[in-house]
Amino acid sequence: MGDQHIVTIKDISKQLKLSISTVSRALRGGTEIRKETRELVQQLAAELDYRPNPIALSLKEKRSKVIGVIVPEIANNFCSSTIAGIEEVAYSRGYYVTIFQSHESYEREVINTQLLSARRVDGLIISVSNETNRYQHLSSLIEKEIPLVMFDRVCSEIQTHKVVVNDYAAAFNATEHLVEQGHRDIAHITIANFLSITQNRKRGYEDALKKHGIPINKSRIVHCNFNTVEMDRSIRSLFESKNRPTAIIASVERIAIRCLNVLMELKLNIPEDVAIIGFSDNPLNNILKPALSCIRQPTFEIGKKSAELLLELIEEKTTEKSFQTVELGTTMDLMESSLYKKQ
Amino acid sequence: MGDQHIVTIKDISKQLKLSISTVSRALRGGTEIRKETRELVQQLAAELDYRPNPIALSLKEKRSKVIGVIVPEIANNFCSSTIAGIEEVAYSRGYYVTIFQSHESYEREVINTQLLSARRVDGLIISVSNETNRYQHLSSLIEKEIPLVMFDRVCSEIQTHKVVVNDYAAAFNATEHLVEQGHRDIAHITIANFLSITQNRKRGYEDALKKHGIPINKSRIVHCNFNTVEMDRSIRSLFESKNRPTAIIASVERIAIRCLNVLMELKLNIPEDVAIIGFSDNPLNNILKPALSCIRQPTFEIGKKSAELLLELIEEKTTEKSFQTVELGTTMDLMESSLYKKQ
DNA sequence: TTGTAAGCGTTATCAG
DNA sequence: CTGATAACGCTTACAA
Repeated sequence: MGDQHIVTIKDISKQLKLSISTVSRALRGGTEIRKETRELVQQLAAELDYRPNPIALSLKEKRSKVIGVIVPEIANNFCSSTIAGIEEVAYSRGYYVTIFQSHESYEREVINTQLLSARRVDGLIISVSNETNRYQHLSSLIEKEIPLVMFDRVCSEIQTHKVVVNDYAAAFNATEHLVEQGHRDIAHITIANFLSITQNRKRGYEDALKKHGIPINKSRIVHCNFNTVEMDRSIRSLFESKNRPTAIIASVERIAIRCLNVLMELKLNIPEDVAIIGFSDNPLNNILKPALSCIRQPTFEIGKKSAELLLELIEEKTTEKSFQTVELGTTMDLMESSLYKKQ
Repeated sequence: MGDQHIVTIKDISKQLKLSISTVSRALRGGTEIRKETRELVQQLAAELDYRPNPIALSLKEKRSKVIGVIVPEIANNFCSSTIAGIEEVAYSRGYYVTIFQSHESYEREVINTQLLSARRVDGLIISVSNETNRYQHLSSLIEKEIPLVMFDRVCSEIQTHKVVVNDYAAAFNATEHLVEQGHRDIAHITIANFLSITQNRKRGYEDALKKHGIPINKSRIVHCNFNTVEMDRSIRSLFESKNRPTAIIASVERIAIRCLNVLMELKLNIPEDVAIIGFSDNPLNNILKPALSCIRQPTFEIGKKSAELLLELIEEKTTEKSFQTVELGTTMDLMESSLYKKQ
């Protein structure tokens, strides 16, 4: 009752006047122990609520049962949902998850990888900061034989498992869907062009138009920055004239919401005048009205898949390494009311 | 170069033909070592990129430098922002954060606490599941001398530091603000009455009205469930008649957003016809228009404060325990356009 | 079937 | 100033 002291194998061995190793075997070992002894030990262990000290085990077995996760920001729907997926898999396999944030700083990311390897994590799952363009901190982990899985923000410089979203297909499908609804003049409002997600989504948009023989109108592709006021201005200028698009593919959540608002200010009806499909990580956007059709990133799945691949690397030391890049598909939450059929 | 092997003190001692203990002292110890020896050791250590093995340290010092966090769901703005705050403080003080989710299950929460104590975490920060109404799993941690801090969802049964939000004051201030804008008929739309946040917020709302001599009209206090359709119906019935409130205090984010939408459907202008202030954890709600004035939970601060209190418990074994309950204030993101002044 | 001893990496105590 | 040695909790040859 209220032991103050955490029970160890030693305590058990003393009480039972057995050697430490016998107790250990009784608890863990296979056959080489008398049944009665085993039962005796196990009973007392249960009584005393004995739990093996994982730290001692780690020291001995040179593994920690901890996997590290480095993300830019935890407080971000995409990241936190991904972590939920990681946690799910890790938990079910007896691993623990330790979180680090890079705060979009390369430097901090490097420090984090060092801390992690010092901590002897069994593996690392990372989505790199947007500053990161060198990867020596990651290759040095691999040299130390710490397995690595990259997700979302990946790079070609590192050979390892990668989990990404098929942004191209997402934009392609969304665009095609609008085309099938009868839309011919679809705008694509997006962010800085140098980002790979921007490029992939744009290609998807363009290829869908091409497939359906719709010419690409460069003036319908708008790149904005993240400042709300300027974003609004860009969107507004596209929709002020009579000759305006009838639909939008919004490349990021914030743009999608600004579109909703600007269009309402312009007294345009959604979706009768303009239909919108936007990439969005925010579950709440489903309950917006005028309705926003959302392209959902499979965040939870990304986490799960990343964790599964990592545990494979950690536990199956067997196969010669053949790394894969898994592309996960998005889903569309189509709000009927946001996708008015043209004609 | 690509060492394959993680350097230990032993490696250094061999290379330098010194004893292990000398090396240890050189690295850590104070004066009792020759300057040259120390420098020699430290130089080689740096060269080899030696990092003390934290697992060995933990085993020796019976502490892990890990703090556990149990939350209902990571993928939830409130929780993830809080964790960000915890991580911030922990990181700066050399601690690591390991995350567990209870998924709102009492059983899983209990298992998590057991795992944590088996893991020898140095402390725990927890927001209990909504199923939890017994607290033996927490008191048993305290018995094992694992310090504990509770946040947001706390209980009176456990004696420890607690960090909560002053929901009462938040609702009071928001309501008073509306009154000062000239509103006399303010609705309070909220959720199930048995929840403590519901009660606190309602009291705040009511007391603000009382203070200003406005009678409380029970029919203006609406409890809804979480089903969107029913929520809409409740809201709608409140605003359909001519004799409708001129303002709303929305007790949770989802309600606030549904209010926006229902009011728009009813062709009511926001804020000219109805002003809205809603509790909201979602930063994106700031960019909604019609504008939503938001009551922001100090999530990041909650995390930071919790971590600070926990580290105090962990590190300052000095003072006789005197536990405090810290009440943090909310902030209001007042959107001018959502708070039309009456008359 | 059981016990002894070494080892995982580190620090602390105690001799030299 | 430096080097053995024990100890942290546990597993696992190897001996008995």
